[in-house]
Amino acid sequence: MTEKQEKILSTALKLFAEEGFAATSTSKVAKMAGVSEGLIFRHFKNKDGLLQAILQQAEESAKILMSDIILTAEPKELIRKALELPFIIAPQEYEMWRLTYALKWQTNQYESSKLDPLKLVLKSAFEKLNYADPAAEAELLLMFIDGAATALLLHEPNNKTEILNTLKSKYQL
Amino acid sequence: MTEKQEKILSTALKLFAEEGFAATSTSKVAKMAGVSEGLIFRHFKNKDGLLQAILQQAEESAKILMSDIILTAEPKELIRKALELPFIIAPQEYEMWRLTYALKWQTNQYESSKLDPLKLVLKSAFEKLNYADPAAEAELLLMFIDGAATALLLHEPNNKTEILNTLKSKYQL
DNA sequence: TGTAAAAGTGAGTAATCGCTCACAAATGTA
DNA sequence: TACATTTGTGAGCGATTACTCACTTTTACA
Repeated sequence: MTEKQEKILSTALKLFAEEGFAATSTSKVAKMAGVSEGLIFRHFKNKDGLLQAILQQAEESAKILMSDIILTAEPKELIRKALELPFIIAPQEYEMWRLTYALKWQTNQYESSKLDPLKLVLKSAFEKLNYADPAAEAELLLMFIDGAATALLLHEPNNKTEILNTLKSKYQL
Repeated sequence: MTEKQEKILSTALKLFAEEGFAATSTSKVAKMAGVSEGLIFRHFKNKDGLLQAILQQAEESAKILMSDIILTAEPKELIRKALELPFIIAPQEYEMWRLTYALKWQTNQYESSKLDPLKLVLKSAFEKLNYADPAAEAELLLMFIDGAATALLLHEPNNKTEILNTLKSKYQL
């Protein structure tokens, strides 16, 4: 990966996340990255290729976060790790997550199946803890994780710790 | 409001929600609405004016939903109504909500203050019920409502009722 | 009915879009 | 050094963009 190539990626991520993919022109990316516009197409073929390159990096980061949870044996610890997920996202990864969250609402961009392994492992954790409806509990927890991540990405609340503790208490954690 | 004016609004809402605001051209809206492109600008001044007209309708719908909750005196009933909110959205309003949710991620579009009255009234309800941290509880519930609405708008799950019941049980409802 | 205002049209505008391509500079390898 | 490959440039392409405007049609009302 060239230095200019990385600059294109980071600049595009920033602009796509802040202003939207469709609203960001390749010429703007090039100008802001200090690079000729042609270079974008040399390296990434077209504008969508540029987006895919960014999303591929994002997916790798997501996989790392997910695998740590999935490999947890103890059910209570697994649930705790899952609901802490939105709270441990590093600020330097905010742009990446804002972009992926924004793209969810674009047609054909959202794949709910990506969360299936997490959903499965959560369900089994709730089963082990004898919850009445493990499937619904898993779905519910995923909904909350999504809502919490949204809130943290859009307007970091001042009482993060209290919110997390309140949530934990609902699962006796 | 003219018939063609309404047709422009409904068509634009559909396209903006499905493909995004920036990705939808005014010519496409006009073509699909069976209207000359110039008429859009006659009625709504510019593309952003068209969006604002749509969002104004959306805000009125939102206010109706909110006011019913806010005017509820009994704290338990208020909380119940709040967490049922995402589950009672009518399918014909999905497009409208998808658009507003998608626009949250665009710069300068999101105003968290819109939820402040709801947050306030929820906090006071949790206070009356002697919850340990009413402010955190209110924030938490709003996060869930957001997550649930997102899930329902993106991929209607098959076990809606079970999820809602599971959630209600966490608040002894 | 006469007429002014409002609604509606569609060709036309400059600007910008994503993208190509001929070419130059830098780099790796022998 | 010689040369092939990769990296990088920027002018330029046709298509599309948001928007204007001179014009016609419809509507409202005295």
